[in-house]
Amino acid sequence: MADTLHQRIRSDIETRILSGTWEPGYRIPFEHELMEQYRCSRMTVNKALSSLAEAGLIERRRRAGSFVARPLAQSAVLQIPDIPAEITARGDAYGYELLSSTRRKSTQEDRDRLRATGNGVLPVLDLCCRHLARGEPFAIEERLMNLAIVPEDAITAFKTTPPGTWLLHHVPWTEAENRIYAVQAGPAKAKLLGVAPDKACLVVERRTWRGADTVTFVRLTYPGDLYQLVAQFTPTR
Amino acid sequence: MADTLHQRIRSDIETRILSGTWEPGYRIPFEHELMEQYRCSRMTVNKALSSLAEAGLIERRRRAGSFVARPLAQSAVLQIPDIPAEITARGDAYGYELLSSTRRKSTQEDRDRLRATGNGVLPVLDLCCRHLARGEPFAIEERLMNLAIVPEDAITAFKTTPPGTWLLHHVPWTEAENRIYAVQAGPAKAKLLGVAPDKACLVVERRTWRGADTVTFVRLTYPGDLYQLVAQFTPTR
DNA sequence: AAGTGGTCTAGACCACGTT
DNA sequence: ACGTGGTCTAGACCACTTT
Repeated sequence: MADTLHQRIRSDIETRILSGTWEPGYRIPFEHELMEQYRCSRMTVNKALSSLAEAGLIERRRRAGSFVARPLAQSAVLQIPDIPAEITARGDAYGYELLSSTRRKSTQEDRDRLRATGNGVLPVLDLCCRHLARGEPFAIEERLMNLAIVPEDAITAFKTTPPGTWLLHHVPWTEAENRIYAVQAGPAKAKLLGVAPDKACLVVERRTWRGADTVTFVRLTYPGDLYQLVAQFTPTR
Repeated sequence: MADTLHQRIRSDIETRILSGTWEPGYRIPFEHELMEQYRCSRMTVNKALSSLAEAGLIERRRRAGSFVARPLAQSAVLQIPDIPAEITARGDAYGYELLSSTRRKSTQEDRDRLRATGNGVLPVLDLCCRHLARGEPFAIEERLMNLAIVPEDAITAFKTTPPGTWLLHHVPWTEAENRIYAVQAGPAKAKLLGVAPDKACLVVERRTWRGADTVTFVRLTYPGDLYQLVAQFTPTR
């Protein structure tokens, strides 16, 4: 999996974190323990751990040790928006309505949407909800979740907590893809959003992965004048 | 500027690259030269250079040395789209039309748009152009460029080369902000794009900086069904 | 063939936070 | 006070690439 020692140490630890074997908060072995385990010098262990810390997978505290990082809502927000946080941040009251929720074995269409690679029939949760700001419709959320990753007892939480928020705080992810385009609302969404059917809407479709597994697919539809997507970035990295 | 030695070495080099003192392709001093210069061990120099290489600012080649990386159009494309490249990549003929081009001293409104921090009256170029795919309108581009950064003799190039493409290949940038929303086309843009006035359009507004100076502001308007913005990303970083 | 960067060692001292 | 991680040293061997 890696041709140098510090890469192997790094990937060994990374695997255990991403698989969930070592959960957020877990104290990973001290540098001197890893030195013994891999029979190498401290610099080599240190290089592996520093790299994991730079990537945000672990947190290092002097005298205390190194710990698997908790998925930081704050940092994730930079790229995966947390709708309730955004609305309350600008001083508006936030509201949430679960419109429908269905648990089923995935159809082929579901697996296509999730870009699921394996050919197993995984259980999925298909739900639809509405976000409100100041009591007015703000966005429609259509979501498909992989129940092989999301624990089933989370489902009850979605009656009162938006699934996106729950996921951000509970499920670490390694990769995501946003697909953004504009459409006219159309009759169904127009009714749910309280706008004219020819209203221009911004649509954000997002897939999120943890390692090789898709965690969720979500389509968010916003009335065009209520929401702007802002991304600040730097070259390369 | 930094409290550890390897951070200071890194930031010294980074400064020279971003200021343009060391241009793309410049061979930076060998590790053993930096060892002498900073009177430190090779590990320390190596840590600084490895970090710069990871960040994509330099390229390291055995036996040859370390070089300031060229602004890779390919990597920039991931986040700042190059419209001609995208259109030809999907096999369509690309067309470009310059609709208007005005050189002037910046008004207050121009400086607001550019988010210009200094209070000097900088010269700007205000232009509008149209991108075509298969001979059909694909996007309208409205752009404001800072002529304190963009050399004036580039202006003639814009008669035949889209300004975005020219900028990507000639002006390195350090930061950018995308602002994305949806609007109905409206009468003027509808005519230029050849769509109905109530057509949903995707708008991408982008500001680009080099250090403290804004390089350009651009607003791109796409018919909603012709274009999707796709962004792949990972957490933290 | 020579010289570069990549990796690794076996030590060291220090800052800092937990105890 | 103690033990952790942060940093640094002065070596070493190797792979690779250019000459």
